[in-house]
Amino acid sequence: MGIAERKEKQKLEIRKMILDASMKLFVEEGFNHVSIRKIAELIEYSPTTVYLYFKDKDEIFFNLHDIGFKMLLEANQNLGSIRNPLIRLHKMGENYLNFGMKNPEYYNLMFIAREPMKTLQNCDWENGDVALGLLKATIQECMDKGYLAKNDAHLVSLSVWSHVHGLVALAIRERMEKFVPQKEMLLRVMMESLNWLVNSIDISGKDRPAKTV
Amino acid sequence: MGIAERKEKQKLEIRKMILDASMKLFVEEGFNHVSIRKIAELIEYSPTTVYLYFKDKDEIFFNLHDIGFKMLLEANQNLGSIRNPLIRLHKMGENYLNFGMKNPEYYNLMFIAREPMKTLQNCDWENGDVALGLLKATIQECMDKGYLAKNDAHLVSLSVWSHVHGLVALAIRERMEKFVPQKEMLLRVMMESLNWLVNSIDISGKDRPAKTV
DNA sequence: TTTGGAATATTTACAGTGTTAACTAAATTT
DNA sequence: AAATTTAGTTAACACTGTAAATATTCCAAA
Repeated sequence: MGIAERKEKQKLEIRKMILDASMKLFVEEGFNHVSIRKIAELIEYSPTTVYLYFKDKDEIFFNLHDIGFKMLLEANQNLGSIRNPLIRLHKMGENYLNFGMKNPEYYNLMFIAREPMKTLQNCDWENGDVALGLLKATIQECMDKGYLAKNDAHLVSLSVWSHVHGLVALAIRERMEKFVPQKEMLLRVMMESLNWLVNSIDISGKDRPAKTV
Repeated sequence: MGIAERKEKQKLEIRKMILDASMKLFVEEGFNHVSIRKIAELIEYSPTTVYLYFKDKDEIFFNLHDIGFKMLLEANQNLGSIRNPLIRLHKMGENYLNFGMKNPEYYNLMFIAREPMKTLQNCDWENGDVALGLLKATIQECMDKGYLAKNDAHLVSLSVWSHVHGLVALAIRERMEKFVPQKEMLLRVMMESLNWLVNSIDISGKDRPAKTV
């Protein structure tokens, strides 16, 4: 069945063309300026052809958001060598902040925009799970080894995630300008905030564990 | 010049009509479904009349976002009686989480959407400042009275804010569904996360202060 | 009271959006 | 060679924000 295979390949190729074009538009011009017509122009097809490969615009965004997650996971490849789980947690946070500030449009799609979630509905958010699973495992390890006060790892993961997400979300939506007027300082301040959090929850250097909540 | 006064009043009245109509639309149908034409229809004027009272759509959103801040400040009226600054901080966080979950569309406008910030540009974000000033003052008081480790109050404010913002932002953009499947549990889990944070940073019950960062 | 000009509002229009239905041309199967 | 499936296009619908030109209303001075 060489011919059916080739067709399949061609189909995937056009799908990829569409995603590449969308990505180019949305990284260069931002989320709001990506339109089906512009995508079509870039790939030199008619606008309606796009609908032969994707159900609607949201489905395109969903696929891009997925690519974003792969990028984030890749950025976390530098964690394997870190033995101390608290330092690893810290580094994970740094990776997260770096990723968000370097790829605000991807970050938007992954964690802020409503659009990709419509396509997702009750299905998987698979890559989201992987990323957050990694966080949870690290935090569990921190608790097991006495770096963090024993607590519900689920809750603490959510908390740490919320913290770094809050930093990135406020920063890229320009809500920190009053707090941090100079843009070139932003990332540094965010790193300091992460630092503050990790130091606040670290109980390894203290005489007695923090009271359990 | 009673007549000029009356004119001024009429002008403000129509402005208010526009804002009321926008608010109605955007609370009932959500941010994305507010259009100039629908606003115009509601107030029974032609679409372009709106532009005589507001520069553009963003300016309308800016005004609504401002109303949101007033609501949030009002929700914080219950803080005055709380003497203990750490408990006050905790309550502020609870108010914040409650506000966000009860008024997701306002919250969006105040802290997530890009639109109102365009109108703002380098100007004030006055009400934003007031709200955050309140947070900073409380945190400073916590440090002065030994509830929190002495540190840059600015940084800690930003951190606490980021934490609660992260919770609300993830929740209303449906990124917590994997972590907290049941919607009716959401607010409770968020409250627990806040609780975890406050307990983690509280040093008042410990023998020695946490190491300074 | 009439007239002129300012303020207010509307009509029309432009350039764009996502998406659907109807149609055509090419490729594949029968 | 004829029939059928597939791939792609054109035209159209129902929207969007907004600007320019036009019409209407209102008020003050002549």
